[in-house]
Amino acid sequence: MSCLIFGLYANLGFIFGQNSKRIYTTLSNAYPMQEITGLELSPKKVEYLKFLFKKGDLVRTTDISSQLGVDPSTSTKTIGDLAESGYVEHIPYRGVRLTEIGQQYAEFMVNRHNILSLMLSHYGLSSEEACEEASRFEAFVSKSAVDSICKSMGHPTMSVCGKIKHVSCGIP
Amino acid sequence: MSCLIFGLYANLGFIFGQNSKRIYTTLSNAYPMQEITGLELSPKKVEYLKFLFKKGDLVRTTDISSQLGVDPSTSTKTIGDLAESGYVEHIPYRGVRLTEIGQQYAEFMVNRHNILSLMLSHYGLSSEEACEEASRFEAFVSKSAVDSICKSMGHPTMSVCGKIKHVSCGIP
DNA sequence: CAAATAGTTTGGAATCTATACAAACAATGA
DNA sequence: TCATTGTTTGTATAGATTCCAAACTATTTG
Repeated sequence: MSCLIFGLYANLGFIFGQNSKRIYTTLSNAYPMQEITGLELSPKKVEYLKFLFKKGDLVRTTDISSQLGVDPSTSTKTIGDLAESGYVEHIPYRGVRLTEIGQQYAEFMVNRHNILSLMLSHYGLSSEEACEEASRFEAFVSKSAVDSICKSMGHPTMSVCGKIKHVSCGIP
Repeated sequence: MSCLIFGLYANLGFIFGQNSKRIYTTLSNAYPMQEITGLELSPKKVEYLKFLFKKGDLVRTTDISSQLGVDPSTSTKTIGDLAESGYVEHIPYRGVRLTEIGQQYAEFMVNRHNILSLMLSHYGLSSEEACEEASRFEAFVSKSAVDSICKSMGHPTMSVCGKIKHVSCGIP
């Protein structure tokens, strides 16, 4: 049921600001993914996280800015926000990488995108349309809804725009 | 194909601001609904339009503010925006009503909501969950996607949160 | 009919998000 | 080491949404 990634979630109460209420003090306990609504980040920030996830390891702010079509100063600022929220670590003049939490969160972002795209493709949208459409609204679709959809589709492992992982289900 | 309401669309190029390119000069010609992307309004403004549509005729700004949980001054301001964009007519100290275009647009907003809710309910979400979820992201789902989904579902006339109309299909 | 009351709008201000430009700064390679 | 390239900081703008307090209008009541 609570299926997509996020087997563990920790130590980030303070990070999600107004969106979360509790503070967790350990990093290794398995918390139910209820702790994440999936609505913590703005569409733009979701884009950043998905890009970082796909790019992997240390990513230059300039790569981000050119990819997302914004000024380098803009990406630096936004990365600053994400760092403040604990999703990324920023080494000035060197690059950005996802924190452990950021990695998990980003994986959910990517899975959500893929699941929603796959869903839309079942309604006659082309892969490109489905992907584009999902990108527009995915930031506003809750984790719980995504879980329902995923389950209902039989936990697919492939979407029109990439693989889907089901970490806590044991399905790669 | 191009199915939900909006058999005609007119005279509002200037109104949709940066989102539309052309200006139409007649009000009674039938334009394909391509003219509307469905992405013209923010989620909040979509809420306003849906509420006005359901309430019908002249609605007091205070009704809106209490319904949407904002200060009366806020609803007055937002209604001002919608009036400027041509969706509503505001008679100060009296009330607000949808313009002809606003009426058509609002009907699309309601249909979109209902179609998306129905879709979600097919994935195991309860009526309430589906409705709530749809409300969160519907403003970012394009008319063309909604049309595909609607068609793919066989142009249903009933959703989990209300009737669905298919004006240009001749289905009530 | 005029005044009190209830309802509505305006003006001002704050916040949040996203953005770019220019200037300062850091890293790297010649 | 210094010039070039890449990155960050500081400043500023814009749009969306919000509320508060003050001004205003309409309606009810005496």
